[in-house]
Amino acid sequence: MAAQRYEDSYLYRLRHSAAHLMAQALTELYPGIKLAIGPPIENGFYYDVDSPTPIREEDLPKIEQRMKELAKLDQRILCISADGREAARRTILEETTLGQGEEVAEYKLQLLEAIPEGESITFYDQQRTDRDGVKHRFIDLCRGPHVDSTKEIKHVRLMSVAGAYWRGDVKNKQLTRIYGTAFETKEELEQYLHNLEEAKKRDHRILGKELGLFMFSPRVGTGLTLWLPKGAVLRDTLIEFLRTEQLKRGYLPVVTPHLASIRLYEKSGHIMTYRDKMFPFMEDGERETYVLKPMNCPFHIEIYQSQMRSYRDLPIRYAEFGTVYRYEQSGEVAGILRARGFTQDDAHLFVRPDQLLDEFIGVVNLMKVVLDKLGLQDFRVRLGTKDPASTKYVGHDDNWQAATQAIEQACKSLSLEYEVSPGDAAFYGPKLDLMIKDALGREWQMGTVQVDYNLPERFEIEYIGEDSKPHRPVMIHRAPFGSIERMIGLLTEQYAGAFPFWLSPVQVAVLPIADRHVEKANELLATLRDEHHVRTEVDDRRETLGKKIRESQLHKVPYMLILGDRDLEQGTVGVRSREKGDLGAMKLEEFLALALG
RNA sequence: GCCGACGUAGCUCAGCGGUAGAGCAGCUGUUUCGUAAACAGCAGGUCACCGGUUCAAAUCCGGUCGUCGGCUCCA
Repeated sequence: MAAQRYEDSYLYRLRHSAAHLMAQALTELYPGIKLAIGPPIENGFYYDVDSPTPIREEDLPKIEQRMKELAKLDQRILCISADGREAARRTILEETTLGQGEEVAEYKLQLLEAIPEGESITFYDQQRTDRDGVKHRFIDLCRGPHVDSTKEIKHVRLMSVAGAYWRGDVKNKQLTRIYGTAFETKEELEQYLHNLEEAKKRDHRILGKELGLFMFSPRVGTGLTLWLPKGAVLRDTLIEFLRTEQLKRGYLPVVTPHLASIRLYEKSGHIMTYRDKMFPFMEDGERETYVLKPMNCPFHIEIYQSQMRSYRDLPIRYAEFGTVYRYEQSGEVAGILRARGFTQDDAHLFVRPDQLLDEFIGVVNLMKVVLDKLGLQDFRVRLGTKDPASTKYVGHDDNWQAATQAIEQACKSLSLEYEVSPGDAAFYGPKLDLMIKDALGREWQMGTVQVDYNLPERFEIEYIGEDSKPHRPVMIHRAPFGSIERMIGLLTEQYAGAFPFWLSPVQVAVLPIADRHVEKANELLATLRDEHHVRTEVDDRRETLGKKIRESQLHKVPYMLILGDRDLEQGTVGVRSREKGDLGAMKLEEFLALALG
């Protein structure tokens, strides 16, 4: 039996009704408030309003209180069909806005206009006169459905306020969005709030600090990461893994500078399309303007173009762990998940049109290997296609079609499930993205594969075909991680800092019990490090064993090797696993077999 | 960038008009210890920064910077 869709569930209706209830409370508390929209969302609901007086977070308990009072009145929620557009308009002016005038009905009237001709128009009506004889009434233009009575809404919590643009367009007025959540039972609400607290502990920014992975400094700048020793090891480990996989697949390493003349990006077209995302330009007297690179592609094209290419040379796959700089808006920066400087595990494949499908399949295969190795299972694949209504795209329609078909075919042959998302293509071509959620449930774009007919055109790159005539190659842009930073952020949250053995910055902590065991501990470290390439640390502080264990445990070190008199006598080590605790004394060889497999 | 919240010792936080406090970390000494925090003492802060109100500001108000939750945007 298929699970019920959230959209069809009672909880969804409950939250929708909670949004209406909040709107009712707001109209009573803030006369003149203009209502916009208030839908249920994944973890709750919101309502967008335009309030004459600012609504702040400290006002939320007061609003929540009013909601509870209104809920208890047992207002029946009824669906009313409007008898035509004009009648609907009158209902909005007279009922929804309580006759406060057309001005207050502004957004609702716009919503009414947006309802297609011929579609039924419905309102939801809730009203009741309380014990003091005060009449409460709220009627909202709404498709529904709702629960039957406001008294069903018992366990609500208003969470936060935020700004949100009317109809999601920056050019429009910014409204106040109030977020809330509602559950059927008190226990579920409490559980949800508790889970939120727990999720915060998995936040990569907190763990990054606790585990000594990375830091930021206001003196360095917003969104510019300082990698600490342990984080740098993690980075290097990830890079080394992918570098090896890429070498197996015929990728060629290249290295390009962080800066380039602005002329490179004029040629690529990025100055036109990407300028507001670039750091301020650098003027070199009157001779040259330099820019910090926001992407690696044009550099790789320059390398491709440095010599004549034959059809026999293709495909050419240039790979680079390239650090790019993008001037993200201050409010968008989010630890290492969204930084202003980040390193892409980038590569550009120059392929003949007849090679496109195979090469695309090769890339998706590599991505599967990467996901598998990293233990990431909870992801969504998104095929970003052209939005037919938009004009931001470049290139011929037949190229777009060919590219989109190649991606779809590749997915089919790999039996990869994906969702088509119109409008999520790059401006130069369709793309396949890997979407993964963070601890707080926000979805991030990770790995990506993109087909590009545009840059080859702009740079007029060619190869000589079998027919001795020049032909235009197709480019594939791809990054299996997306960026090292984002991937480490996500992995940190997925594993709650307890990385698998191969990724752990410190794999083994050697814990001598007393001073007289330190010498042996250092010998053990040398053996593990030099002969077995295990990242090892010795905790030689004069602290109790209990304390050393506690700290290694908090630092999520996979294995602790304890050395005391007994071990020195018997030639063993006391093994403790991060997950399983004390495993007892064993020979070093036994431990190595256990840890290294 | 916009809306809202928050910035107190290295870290986590208390104090919220009468002039700065705890735990952990650090330092010194004692303890040499077998599976998640030994004990004692010491030291550590122009309460993010700038300005205002007040007899008096960490506390109230304004601005700047930074961080966080959203919006828009994105790897």
